[in-house]
Amino acid sequence: MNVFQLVQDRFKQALSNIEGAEGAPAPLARSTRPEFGEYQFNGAMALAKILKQKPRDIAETIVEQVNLDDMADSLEIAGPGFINVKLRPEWLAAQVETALADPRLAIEKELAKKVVVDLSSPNLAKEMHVGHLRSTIIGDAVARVIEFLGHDVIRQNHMGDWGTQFGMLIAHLQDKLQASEVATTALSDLEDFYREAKIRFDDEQGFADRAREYVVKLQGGDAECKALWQQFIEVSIQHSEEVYEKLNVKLTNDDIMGESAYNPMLPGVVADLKEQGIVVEDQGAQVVFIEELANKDGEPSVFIVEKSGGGFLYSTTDLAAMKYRSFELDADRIIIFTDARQAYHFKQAEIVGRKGGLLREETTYEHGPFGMMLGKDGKPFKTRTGGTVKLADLLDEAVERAGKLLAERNSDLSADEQNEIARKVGIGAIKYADLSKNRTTDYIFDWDTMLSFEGDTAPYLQYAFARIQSIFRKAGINTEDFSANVVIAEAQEKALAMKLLQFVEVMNAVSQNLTPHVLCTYLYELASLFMTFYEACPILKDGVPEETKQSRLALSLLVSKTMKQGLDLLGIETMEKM
RNA sequence: GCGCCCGUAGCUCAGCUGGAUAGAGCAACGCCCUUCUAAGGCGUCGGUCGUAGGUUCGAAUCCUACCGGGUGCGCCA
Repeated sequence: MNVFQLVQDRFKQALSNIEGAEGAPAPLARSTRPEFGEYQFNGAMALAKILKQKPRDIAETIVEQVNLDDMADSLEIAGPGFINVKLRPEWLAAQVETALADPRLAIEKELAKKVVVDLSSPNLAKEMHVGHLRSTIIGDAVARVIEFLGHDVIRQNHMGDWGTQFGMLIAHLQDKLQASEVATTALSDLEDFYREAKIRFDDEQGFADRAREYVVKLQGGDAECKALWQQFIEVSIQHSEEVYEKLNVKLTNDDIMGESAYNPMLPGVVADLKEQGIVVEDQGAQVVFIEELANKDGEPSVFIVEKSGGGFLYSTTDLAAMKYRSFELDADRIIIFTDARQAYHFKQAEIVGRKGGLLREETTYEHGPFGMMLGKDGKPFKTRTGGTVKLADLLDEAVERAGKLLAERNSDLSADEQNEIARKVGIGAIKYADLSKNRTTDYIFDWDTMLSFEGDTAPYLQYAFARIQSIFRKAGINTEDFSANVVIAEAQEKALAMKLLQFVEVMNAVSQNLTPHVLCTYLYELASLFMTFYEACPILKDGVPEETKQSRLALSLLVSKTMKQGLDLLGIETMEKM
């Protein structure tokens, strides 16, 4: 049940019955204040000009025509011609009952589309660092939401497992192995390993040449190089998987489709473009001139697809990935989460891909950009010594900090339980802090804010959830199959019910606009409304009539289920006690 | 130089396709625990929505210019 959609459809229907207003836009909005009801229709003012009537007169005509008798009280016209819709408490109560009885919370599945989500995509030459956090968790959350809405989501971890730096790395690895070290030991710290290799590359005579030679051999399919590369990749992937595990992100080996996988397709992609006649040779390289992105002087944008020496670039790989996803995976949507700096590149890629026939017309190509993670000082987030922060270390620190904060509070929970809670709170905090900000610009990473346990944070949401669970324990109800007659009498109950029914609207927004922060805001508002309700409307206290108690338990249960579902879609875990 | 993103309360951020007195959280201050987890609730304080024009019945939102910050612009990814 999508209330917004339902009300809007009724207004559309009404407009179609009004002479001259057929097909006019039906701007419905959520009301900003309770006295204006739950929704407001703002179409009358715009129609005034077209129909040459006073907006309030038009509003009256619309009110006469619109049929909302089953769900709303009489409509009010206010101000210049706003039409306020006040939903009837009994109708809301019935919707709450319906949602509570449905495992999907009365959210219908949409017509299934194939949606490719490109997320995380770490560079395997190094260990995952903070720069990979946003793509990983934003992508994971969006993928989960789209999946929940009924779509067929294909996750693609476009790992950077190919490129010139691997020559240097496998050369170094070969030496290590010959010194009878085991690969996993040698690669236990990828950052150190990379640094060592880089130093040799820069300083050691002959090493750089050997590294370059290895790149050529590797790309040429040399078995020995390939075997070394394979070992390196496997260990590095293992590191990534540990991070995904800690992060509670739904990414597995099956989702990996690294750059190397596209290697065999690259010549074909360039050939495709040549066939379409959009590639030209310029300064020895194969390039596409993009007139659509020309500057003021008419100079077209340049997109190189093959180097002058004959090698391919990341642009070529991205085009190959595009073709594979659109044609092989049959994607209706391709969604790519990378940092904002690559926005121009993907814009170029889409134009080239469409002209070059690498993207089916029906396939959308969407880039979900985001900014960098900055420290409290507004500069790129680094360790105290100025190094890159490893993601694994960051996550460990989050859990550790959460544990300390939890230990400061007296608790009757066992050590094991406390550790488990610290893990969920720490990881949840770090994810929520990031997910709750949409900015395509950079964002400030601040331990104190995200772990403060107060305000708009994961711990607050987890606390709200745990608090509701304790009510159910106390009431001794079975949350699996509880149902009750819902009666909405108080303002706090109505506000809460309305918020509950807007869950689907929020998920649609997340799916369409790739904005998980909308879901975060929603869950925070839901939790806040619950707390307000909880203070104002007693549930288990003495003197509460049985019907009221049952009704409020039902309301609380739907809040609990909605929060659990919402947090799960964000990849944030909940707990029964806190 | 050109392109893209951004500029909202002291700080961190919302504000959907233009709509009624611009919202949260933190910080500050004041209340509320013999009563369902006070990791909570209620309230107060706090904003020329970068600046100047324009479009509109109506602009934080759309258009133009400028100022300020970030980022990208041919063989790295």
